[in-house]
Amino acid sequence: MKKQAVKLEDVAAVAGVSKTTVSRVLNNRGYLSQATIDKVHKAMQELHYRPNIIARQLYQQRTNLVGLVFPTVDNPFFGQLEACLDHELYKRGYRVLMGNSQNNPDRERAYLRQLLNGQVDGLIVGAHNEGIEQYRNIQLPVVSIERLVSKDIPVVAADNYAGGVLATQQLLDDGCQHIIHTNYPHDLASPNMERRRAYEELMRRHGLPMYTYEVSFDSSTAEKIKIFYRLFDEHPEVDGVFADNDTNASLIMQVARKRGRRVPEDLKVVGFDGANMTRTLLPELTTIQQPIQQMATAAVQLLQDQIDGKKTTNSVQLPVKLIHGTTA
Amino acid sequence: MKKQAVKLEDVAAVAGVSKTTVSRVLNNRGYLSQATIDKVHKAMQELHYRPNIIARQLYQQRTNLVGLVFPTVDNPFFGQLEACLDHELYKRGYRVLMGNSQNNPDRERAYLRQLLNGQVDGLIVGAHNEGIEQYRNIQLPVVSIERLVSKDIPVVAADNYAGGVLATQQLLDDGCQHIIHTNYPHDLASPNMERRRAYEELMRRHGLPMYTYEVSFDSSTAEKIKIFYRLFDEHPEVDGVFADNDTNASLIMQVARKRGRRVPEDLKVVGFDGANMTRTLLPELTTIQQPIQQMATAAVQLLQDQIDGKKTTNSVQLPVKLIHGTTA
DNA sequence: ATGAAAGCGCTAACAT
DNA sequence: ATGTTAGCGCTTTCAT
Repeated sequence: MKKQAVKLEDVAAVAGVSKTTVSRVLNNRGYLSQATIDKVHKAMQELHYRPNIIARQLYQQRTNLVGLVFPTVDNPFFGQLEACLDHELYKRGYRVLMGNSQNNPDRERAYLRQLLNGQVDGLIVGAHNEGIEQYRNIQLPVVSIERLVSKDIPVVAADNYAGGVLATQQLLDDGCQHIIHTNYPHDLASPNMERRRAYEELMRRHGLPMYTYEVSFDSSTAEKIKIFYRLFDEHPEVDGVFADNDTNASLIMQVARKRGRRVPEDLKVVGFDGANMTRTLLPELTTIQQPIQQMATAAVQLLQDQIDGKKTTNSVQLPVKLIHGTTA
Repeated sequence: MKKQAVKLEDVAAVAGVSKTTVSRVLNNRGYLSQATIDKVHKAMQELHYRPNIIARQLYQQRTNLVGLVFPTVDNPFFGQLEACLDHELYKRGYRVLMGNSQNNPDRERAYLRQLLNGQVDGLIVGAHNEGIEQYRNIQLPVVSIERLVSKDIPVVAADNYAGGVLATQQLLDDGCQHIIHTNYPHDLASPNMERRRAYEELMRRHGLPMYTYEVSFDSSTAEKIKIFYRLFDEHPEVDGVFADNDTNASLIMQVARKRGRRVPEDLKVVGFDGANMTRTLLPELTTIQQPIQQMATAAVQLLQDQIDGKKTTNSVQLPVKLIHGTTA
C-alpha cells in the first residue's frame, strides 16, 4: 500500500497555493491569475506531477471506459469490429476495456461482475452465451451487436435475412440443386438465425432439400474440419454451400479439395462477413459483406445516447452486400 | 455527479453493523461470526449491493488492469497475440485496457498519458512509433514485444534472424536467383530488421542481387498493392519473394497472378508470422511461424515479475518454425 | 482570485 | 468478534 509519489498536495506546497487552486489550474476552471497559473505549472513540471486518474474517477463517478464483451478478438469479423468500435469510442473520449469471453459463460459472468461495479460507463456486447442472468435489470447503458440479450437492450445487426436470401439466390442462380448451409446450433438467440430462415424459405419455395450443419463458433478448427468431412461423406451430391461465416467457407473449400472437388466447377461456395482481412487473404471467396464500420458507428451512437440519458431503445438494422468472387 | 445508489454504508445500516464489518464480510477477512456473515449477506442481497471497484482501486493503489499498446487488433498476428495476452493476463487476475495506436504517435502518446496516471498496473507494448518520449524514465512495469523501446525495457521477440535465414534459404533451395524482400522502412528500431539482415547476408554470400521494398505497416491496402505492382514492373526477373508478413505475401501473390505469374511455378513466395487466421484462410502459404502463444506467456511472466518487484530486465528470444505450404 | 473543508466509497490500523 | 477513525487523491461547494 505505497502512496503515490507526488500528488496534488505536493504541487500546492511547492507552488505556495492551496490544493483547490492546483485543481483549478489542472482543469482550467474558475478565476485564476496568470501569475498563479505559471507558478503552478512550474511546480508541476519540477515535480513531474501526474494527476491520479482513479481519484478523479471516484469523485466524478465515471471512468470514460467502455467494456467490449465479445467471444474473441482473434477473428476477421470481431477483430475488425472491435477495431472500429475502439476507433469510434476513442473519438468520443472513451477507452476500451477488453472482455473476450471465449464463449465461456463463466468468463462472461466474471467480466460482467466487475464491469457492472462502476468499472465502465457502458457496455457493448456481442458474445454468444445464453442465459447470462446479469443482463436482467441492468442499470448500465448497454448496446448489443448481433445478439438478442434482453428486450430492453437495443440491438445493432446487419440485415441477416436479406443476406441469407442473397447468398442462397446466388447459388440457385448458379444452378445448384443440393445446397447445404452451416450455422450455429439452433437454440442460439441470434439474429444470425435469420440467415438460416432465409435459406430454408428459399429452398422450400424451390422444392429443394435442405440440410443445415451446426457448427458452434468456439469449436476448434480440427473439430470443424471433422464436421465438414462428414458433410461431404453424408451428402456427396452437394453442389453448393452457404456458409454462415467466411472462415467456415475457407475450411469447407479446403476439405472439398481434399475430397477431389474443384471450386467453383464442382462446388459453389458463398460465405458471410466479408471482413477486410478475409478480403485480403481470400479474395476469391464470394461472400455477403456486413457493414462493419457502420455497425460500430451505430452501436457507439446508441450507447452515447443512453449515457446522455436519451431514451432510445430503438434497434438498428443495416444493409448487407453481395461481393462477387470466383467461388460462386 | 450522482452518487452511487447503494453503498457499503447502506448495507451496514440495514444489517445493523459497522462499515468495517461489511467490508470484512466482503473480503472474507478477519474474525466474523456466522450470524453476522448471514445478516450482512442478507442485507447485500436485499439492497442489490455491488461494491464500487474504483473506490477499492483508489485505496489499494492498483487497478488489476494492464494496458496493451499495439497498432491494431484487426490483423492476424496482433489479433492472435492480443487474444493470447488477454488470456494469460486473465488467468493472473488482470483485465486488459486496449490501446490501438493505429501507428499514430499522437494516439500512442494520448494512451500513455492516461495509462501512466495510475490507470493500469503495467503495460505491454508493441506499437511501432518512434521517439515516444514518455517511455523514458517510466516508473511503471513495461514489457515490449518485437520492439526496442528503451534500454531498460525487456523485449520479447521471435528469433527473427533465424526466420530470415530459413525463409531465404528455402527460396535459394528452390533455385530462385532473383529474390526480393519486403520490410518496414529501414529506420524502424524493430527486431524485425533482423529478418532483413539475414536476407541480405545470405544473398551477399551467394553473390546474388538484393532488393528490399519498404512497405510501412500502416499504409492502406491500395497503397501496398501499388508498391507491389511497381515491384513486378521494376524487376520482371523476380522469381522469389520473402515477405515480412503474411498479408503482404498474400497481396504479392494476388498482384503476381494479375501479372500472369503462376505461384509457385513462376514465382516462389515465403511469408512471415504464421498466425492461426492466416493458416485457416491461406493454408497454401509457406511461411515462418512465430510462437505467438509462447511470446504472450513470456511477456506476461516478465510483466508479473516486474510488478512483483523482481528485477528481471532480461529479454527473451523464442524460436521460429518454417511451415511448408505449396508456395515455396 | 484564492482557500478551508467536506466527501466520492472503500479499507485497515488501532482500539475495545 | 466488532466498531471508530483516518485516510487513498481528487473536486467542489461555500466562504472570504
